[in-house]
Formats: sequence, structure tokens, C-alpha cells
Amino acid sequence: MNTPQTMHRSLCPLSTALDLIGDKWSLLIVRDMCMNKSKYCDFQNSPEAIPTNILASRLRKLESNGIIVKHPYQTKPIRHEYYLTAKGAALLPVIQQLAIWAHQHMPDSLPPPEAFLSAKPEDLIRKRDNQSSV
Amino acid sequence: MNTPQTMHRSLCPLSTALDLIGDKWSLLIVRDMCMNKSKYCDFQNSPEAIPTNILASRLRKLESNGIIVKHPYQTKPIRHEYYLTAKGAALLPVIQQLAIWAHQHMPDSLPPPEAFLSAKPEDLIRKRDNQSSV
DNA sequence: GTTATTACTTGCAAAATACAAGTGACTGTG
DNA sequence: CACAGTCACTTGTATTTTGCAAGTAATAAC
Repeated sequence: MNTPQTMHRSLCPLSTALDLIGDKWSLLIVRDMCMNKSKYCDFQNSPEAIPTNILASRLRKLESNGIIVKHPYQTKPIRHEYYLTAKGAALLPVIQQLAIWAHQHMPDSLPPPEAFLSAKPEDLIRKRDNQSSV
Repeated sequence: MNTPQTMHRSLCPLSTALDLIGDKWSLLIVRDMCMNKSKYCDFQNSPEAIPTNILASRLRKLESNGIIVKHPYQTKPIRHEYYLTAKGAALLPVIQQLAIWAHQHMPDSLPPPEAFLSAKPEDLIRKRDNQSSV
């Protein structure tokens, strides 16, 4: 279940989107998931070095807003993997456009990987995992 | 002249883009400019009600990073209009994708205007104004 | 038992944001 | 001319968010 949705500044779609993911970290976590990263330590090990408290709070926020789901992959100490939902995977075009823009207009950024540019949202969804949450 | 560029968290294009425009307000200002708004009070009157000090600091930041240019439209009390540069106009696809995403996945957001979805970056650049800054 | 690892939480300082109240340069009215 | 009003800001300060370091619970390895 999802859609808790905080207060929105307006009903403009851009504004509501930014209310949710308009910060410096959320889309980087989504990016990592697009690159098949799924574990807490994967996100921590990304080159941007997200602070661990920010990571935990962003994962909570993204999950409570239906952008990602978590499901356990071991129980001894309970550990979760995090995956994009259809809603989360649908952010891929946004991220792709942002990466293209940066590559073309920000001199010191690297080119986006080919595989990333040619990816499609539906490729990012793990059907089994999403269905398991019904 | 532009490109002062603050420190980047990494060279990932997405990360560098978010270093610059990864906040709740910057893209709303760009959106307003895409809708042919150009004056300080236009931005202030948008429904999200940006605080005036934030607006002023964002305009400075966007200008110093080459996303917008300002040029005077009167001199009695000096007043400026703000326009997108080619670099700023190239953010249109990003904003369009974000708006599409929100419309499809955030229940209480309005549909993006048709004119906005069919716009192209080159339509947003005022050739005369950009050339005048040479 | 001791040490190490992972996925967090907690505490606190630093930075960003929000809100209210100025300020300077005018314009319009009487 | 005095005086209220507008516009594009700046300044001050409270509140919120972020960043960094350290701590903790659960377990594995030795």
C-alpha cells in the first residue's frame, strides 16, 4: 500500500513531483536501483557518499510513497533488498534526460553509460518481487 | 560569461545536475520561464509562493551558472527581465518528463498543459536577448 | 568470549529554508 | 512638495533539513 502524500505547494504536476523527489539525494538512489543495485551498502558505496541517516530516511520516504518496495532476502539478521516499483521505474526517462542535459551542458560531468541511455522502464521492474507484495 | 561551478559530489552526470538544480525551487523558476514569465513578480505570483529571499538567491545561482540571463527592460529604477539561455531551455525535456510522471503517478496533480508538452527548447530562446549579451 | 560486519539510530553542529520586516528607488496623488 | 504605494530586493531570525561522528542490535567468524 502507498500514497500517504504530504502537503503539496500547488497542484502543478512539476511542483508535486518536486515535493516528493526534489532534493539532492532521492534520484541518486533511484539511479542506483536502475543500475541493478538493491542493497543498503550498494547505495552507501556510490561515489557521492550519502550520509547513512539520509539514506535511511530517503528509503523510508521513497517506500512510503510507492516508488520502491523492500523485501527480505535473509532473516537471520533481517535484511532487505530494495526495488523500484512501476511508479519508480517510470522515473527513468526523467533521469535519462537529466543525465543527457548534464553531459551536454555541464563541462566536467562524464557521459552517461550507453546501457543506461538505452534502458526502458519495464526492464527495471522485477515482476516476481512486485507481485509478491500483493 | 558563466561556469563558476561549485564542488561536485561525483562526476556522474545525474549527480552534477542535481548539485545545480536538485532542490525544490530551481526547476519551478525554469518552468515559469518556459511559460513566458520573465519578471521577478511573475515568479513571486506563481501558486507555490516562493519566499522572496529564496527567489533572489536562485536567480543569482541560475544566472551565475549560465541557465538564465537577465537584461534590463527599464532604467528609471533599474529592472530586469530574466530569460532562459540555450542551456536553460535544454532543461525543457527534463521538466516535461517530470510533469508527465507526476500526472501519471501522483493522484492529485493536474495534467500538464498541452502547449507545455508540445513545446521545444528552441522555441524558448529569445535570440535577440541572448545575442545582446555578447 | 572477542572482534568484525551490516544496517541502521541518535546526538549535535552546520547549513538551508521560511517568514516577517525592512530598504532604496522610484511613481502617483493631492 | 509631502506622503502613501509599488517593486525588487536585503536583512534578521526562527525553524527545518542536512551532515558528520558515534553508538547500537543482531549476527557471523574465530
